[in-house]
Amino acid sequence: MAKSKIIQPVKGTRDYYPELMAVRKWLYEVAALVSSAFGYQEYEGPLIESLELYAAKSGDELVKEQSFVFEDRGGNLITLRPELTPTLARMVAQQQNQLTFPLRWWSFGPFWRYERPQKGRTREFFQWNIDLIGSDSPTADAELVAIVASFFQAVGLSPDEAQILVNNRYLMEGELAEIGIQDESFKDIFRLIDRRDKLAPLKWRDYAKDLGLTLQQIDQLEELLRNDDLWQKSPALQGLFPAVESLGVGGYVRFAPYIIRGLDYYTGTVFEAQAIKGDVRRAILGGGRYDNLLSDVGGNQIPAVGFAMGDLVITLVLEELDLIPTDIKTPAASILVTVFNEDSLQESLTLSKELREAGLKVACYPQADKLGKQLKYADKTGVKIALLLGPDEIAAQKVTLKELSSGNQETIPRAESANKLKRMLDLD
RNA sequence: GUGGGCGUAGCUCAACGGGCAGAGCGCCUGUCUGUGGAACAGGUGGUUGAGGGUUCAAGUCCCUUCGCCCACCCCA
Repeated sequence: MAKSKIIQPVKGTRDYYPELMAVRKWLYEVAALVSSAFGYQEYEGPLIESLELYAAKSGDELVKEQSFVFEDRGGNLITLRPELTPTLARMVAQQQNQLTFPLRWWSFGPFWRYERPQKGRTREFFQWNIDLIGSDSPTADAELVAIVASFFQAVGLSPDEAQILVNNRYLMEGELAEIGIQDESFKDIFRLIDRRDKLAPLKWRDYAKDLGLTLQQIDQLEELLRNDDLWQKSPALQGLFPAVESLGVGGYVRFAPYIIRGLDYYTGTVFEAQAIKGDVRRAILGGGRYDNLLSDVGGNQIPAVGFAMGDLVITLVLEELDLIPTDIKTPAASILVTVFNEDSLQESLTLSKELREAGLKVACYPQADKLGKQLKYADKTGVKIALLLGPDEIAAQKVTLKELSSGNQETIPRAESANKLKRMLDLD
């Protein structure tokens, strides 16, 4: 180990060995399935963007400190994308007169954030993004919430294992105004609300005092955050909850006045999904309405709603609940053609080719090792059927099929082997 | 950015208050020259993350450094 000079991977990255790649691919496939079931189209943007795109809205200190930024040869500041929404806003704004709204788009790709790695957080990660652009209806919000719920159903998360918590920023702004908080303080107070779960109650009150709230206001604020019926004062939420019920996923969804989300660009309804079983405390995903972002990047004002789900936290949650299927591992070839000796090597290659042409997944052992070693290899790599092609078989235009699981084998005419193999594999 | 834990064979980990670096699994070979899983026998395998220091003697103690993990901070 010490003598070898293996270059270390970049901090915070992960190597996707086949086992891990299988999980990522599975998440992608479930996301794709759910997205397309709701009529969404897949798209992708560049992995690098100019820094300005994010400086516009995401909160600039964070962008500068937590993004990978580098200078290109022309002196421009380039950013490895830390999120997709600004890219989406740009792409839509660029073609706003040609696109037919509402748009339903989804994407699944890599993102980078320069953070200190820890459990459930790496510097390079994958994220599912899905957005509905061009509708300001609460029904659109409900649709995104229902998509989250459908995803949970698809991966086997029940309503008592994961919940979608919904709130509305306009509602909260109105309530804050009623207890005498000024508009310019909303941002600070939202941050305060966002930290309610993260600080001890007394510390939280201290923090509130530091922001200039009176004791009475703090009490009123705490009262607000406990009020489960508050949503009835929000037209957007009054529209959302019945729609969610009609979409059949009401069990997953709950009003939560303390859900605010950190992003500056959210406007009305916001939501977040959390695991309620197990030890994972971090949000699984977050989303909401961002009606001003398209105009912020220079387009028309187009209402939009969407969410993003990283691959890390959801994987932790699913692992903890033992919900990751075991049969997703990328299968090795289902068939291995063995090589009897140097003289028969070419014949084995030709047989592999014939079977591939018939649509089978076939690997050919690359050299004439001892047959036992080749079968051992077949066994360890998950091959289902090994093919033996020795002098006897070649002379008789036959081939021996050995099923690894049972050890049974039979010798049949080579011309019939492809069909026979297909039948054997279909039975699995 | 702050605090804590940990780096020993390909993998998982041992090795008392310093005293010849070990085990299991894996891998290779043989028992078994046309047949995998099992068993048995043998074998390969390490500058103990790196660099320096203390000591007759360092995996062990001290300093530096890199990396991983956990928590804090932050979270688009």
